[in-house]
Amino acid sequence: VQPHPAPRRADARPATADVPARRSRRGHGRITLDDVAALAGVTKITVSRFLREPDRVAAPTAARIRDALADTGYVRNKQAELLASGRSRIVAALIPNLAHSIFGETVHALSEGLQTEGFELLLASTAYSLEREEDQLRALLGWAPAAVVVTGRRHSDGARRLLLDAHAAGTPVVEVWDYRRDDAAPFAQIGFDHAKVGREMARHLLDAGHRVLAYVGSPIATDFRARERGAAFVAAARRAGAEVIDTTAAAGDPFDAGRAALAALLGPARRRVAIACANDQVACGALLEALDRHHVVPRDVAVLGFGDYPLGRQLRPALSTVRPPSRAIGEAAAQAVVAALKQDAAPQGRALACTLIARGSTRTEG
Amino acid sequence: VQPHPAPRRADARPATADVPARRSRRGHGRITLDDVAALAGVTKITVSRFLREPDRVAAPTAARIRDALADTGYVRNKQAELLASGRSRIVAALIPNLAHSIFGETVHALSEGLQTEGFELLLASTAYSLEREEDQLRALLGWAPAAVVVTGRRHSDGARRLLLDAHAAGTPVVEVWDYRRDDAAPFAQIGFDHAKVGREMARHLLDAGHRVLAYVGSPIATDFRARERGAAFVAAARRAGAEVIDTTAAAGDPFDAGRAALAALLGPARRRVAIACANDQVACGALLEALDRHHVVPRDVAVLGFGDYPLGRQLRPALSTVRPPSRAIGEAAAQAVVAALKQDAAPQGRALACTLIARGSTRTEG
DNA sequence: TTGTAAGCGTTATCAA
DNA sequence: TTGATAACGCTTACAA
Repeated sequence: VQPHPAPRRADARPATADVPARRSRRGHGRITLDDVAALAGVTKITVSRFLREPDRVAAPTAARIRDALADTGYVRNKQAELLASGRSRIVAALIPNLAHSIFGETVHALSEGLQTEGFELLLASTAYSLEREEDQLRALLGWAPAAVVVTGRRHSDGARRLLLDAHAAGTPVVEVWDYRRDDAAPFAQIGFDHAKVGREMARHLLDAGHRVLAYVGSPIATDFRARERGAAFVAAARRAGAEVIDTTAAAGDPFDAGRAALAALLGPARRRVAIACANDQVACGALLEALDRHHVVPRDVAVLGFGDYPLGRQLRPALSTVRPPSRAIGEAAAQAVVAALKQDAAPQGRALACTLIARGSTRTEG
Repeated sequence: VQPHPAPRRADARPATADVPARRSRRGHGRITLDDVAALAGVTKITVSRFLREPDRVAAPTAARIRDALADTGYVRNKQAELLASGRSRIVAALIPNLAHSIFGETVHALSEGLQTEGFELLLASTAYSLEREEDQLRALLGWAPAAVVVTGRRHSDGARRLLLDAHAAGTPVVEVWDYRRDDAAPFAQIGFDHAKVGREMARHLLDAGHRVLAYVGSPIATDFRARERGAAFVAAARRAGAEVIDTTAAAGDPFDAGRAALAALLGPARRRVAIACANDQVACGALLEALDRHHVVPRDVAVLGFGDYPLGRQLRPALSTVRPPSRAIGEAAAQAVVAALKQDAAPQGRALACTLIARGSTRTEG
C-alpha cells in the first residue's frame, strides 16, 4: 500500500466579488472545479473548458491544470454536469433478470456498444413483474436519460404512459427481445417473433416423427414471451393433428422442475413424448431424468430447449435448442439508440432471427 | 393500448418578479416542478415539500398537487434533486462480472437490502481488469455516491487512491468477497479467506485417501481470489506429501476447458487423480469427461468444484463443491453500508463462512 | 485565450 | 401553511 497525499482542497475559495464567505450548507468534503482552478491559478470555467476541449486552452495553462487535476484527484460531479449541460449521456435499460440469465449477453453487447459511443448504461431489473417495471421505470426516468430500452412489448398502463410521455418528449424508446411485424406500437422493436419460434419448435419435433408433443412452460406467469412461444407451439401441434400436453414447470430449481415434468409426463400409460421447454435449464433437467430412467433418446423421448446455454452441448446426447440472437439484440439496440440520438430521429426497429440447433436430443445423428 | 392525455406543460412560467422571459437555453420538453405548481396554483417549493413531506401541506392543497402530479405525469429530476440536497442515496458497486456469474446472488441481496432502506444501487463491471476497475470506479464516483462497494482487496494504485480519497471524505467503502484477518487495509472487508478455502479443499481430497492432487485454476489471470485458493491448495497438498499438479483451465467455454483439463491429466501414465477446480463449470466439464471415459468416480477420479452452481447437484454422481456465502455477503454489505451511513461511522467488516458440500464426486456414498 | 454572468431543476434556510 | 431567496457544481452564452 503506497502512501499518498491527502486530497488537497483550496482553503479559500476564489473570491467571488463581494459575496459573503460561503454559508456552506454542506461541503461533503469533495473536490470541486473551484479547488482545481485555485491550484492551477485560473478560474473554474477554464478548467471546465480544459476537461471538455483540451485544445482550447493554452499549453502552459493546460499543463498547470493537468497537474492540479492529478494533485487533487478531482472527479467531475455528474449530477452538476448533466444538470448544467441539459443533455445526459445516459441510456436507461430495464431487464427482467440480471443474475444468471439469458439477457446477460444482450446487456453486455448493449453496454459495449453504448460505451464506445460515450454513453453510460443505467440498468435495472423488473424481476418479471409489471408493477416493478413501472416503479423501476419511474426511477430510471428520474435520471433524465437520453434514451430508454425496455424488455418486451407488454407493460402496465402506467409504464406505457411513462414511455409514451418520454417518446413524446423526443426520448428514443426501444423495446428489445420481441418483434411483431403487425404491431402498431409506437416504439421501435428489436427482437424476434416468439410465436414463430414456437411454431418452428413444434414443426421440428413433428418432422422428427413425433406425434405426442408436450410443452413445459415457464413457472413465471409474467414471462409473456415464453408464454407466447408455448401457445404457438401448442396451436401448431394441434393443427398438425398431434396429441398435445400443455404443462408448466414447477417454481424453484429449473433442473429439478425439468426432471419432475418428465416424470409426470411419462409412466405406464405413456412411454413416448417429445418435449419442448421454456428454457434450456428445464430441458436439461428433463433430458437428464430421461437418461437416468433409461428412456431411449431421441426415439422415445425427445427434448428441445430454448436459449442455447453452454451446458446443453455437454450432455450426451447433446440438447437440441433454439439460439436466440441475444448478442445481436444488444448490438442492434445500441446502434438504434445511438443513431436516433445523433440524427434526432425516432429509433428504427429490427427483426432478428433465432436459429434452431438440432442435436442428439431430438435427432438421430448420422 | 389506451389513449392518454399528452403531458401538460404550463405555457407561462410563474412570473418570477422582473426576470426577463427565460432565455431558454434548452427546454428538453420535460415537465418540471414549476409546471406542476402552476397547474396546482401554488409555487414549486410547495410541490417540492409535498413530495418530501406530504403531511406538511394543507389537505386541499395536497389534493390539488396530487391531481396536478397525476395529470402531468411528473417525474422528479434526480440530477437536480441530488445536487440540491447534497446527499445522494446512491450506492455504487463494482463487480467483476454481471452476466452468468457467481456474483449474481450477492448483487441481488445487496440490491434488495439497499432498496428497502431507500437507497439505489449503481452497478458497473470490471471484467476482472484492474485498469477497467479504475475507469469504472472513476465513472461511478462521478455520481457522488453515498457509499462504494468494490470486489476484493486488490486494486490498481489509481483505484486505491480514489478509494482512499472517498474514505477520507467520509464515504463508506466496503470490499466484498474477500476477508483477511491480518490485513491492515483501511476498508471494511466482508467475505471469506480464500487461502483457508484452498487448504480445506486439499484437506477434503486428502482425507478421502487421494495422493495425487491437481488444481485446475481460472484462465483469468486477474481473478486473484481463485489464484489465492489455488496457491493455498497446492501448498497444503505439498505439505501433506501429496503429488501435486498445478494447471490452468483454457480460456473459452469452461465446460470444454474442464473436459480438456481432465483429458490432459489422465492417460496411460496416470490413471488416478483428485481434481479441484476454480469453479463448478470447469469441475462439471471434468466430471462429465471422466464419466464419458468410464473412469471410476470417485475412486480413480475425484472432482471438487467451487461455487455450488445448481447444475452440480444434477450430475450422477453429483459434484462435490464449496458453497460461498454469496447471498450473505450481499446482505451484510447492505447492512454495513446502511449502518455506516445512518451512524456516520466507518462501516464494519465481517468474516463469513464457506461450506464444503461433499457429494458423490469425491466421496463414496453410504 | 480567458473570464463574467446566468441558469439547469431541485432543496435548505429563513421569512411571512 | 406557504413562499422568496440562495445555493448545489457545472456548462452555455457572450464579453473582454
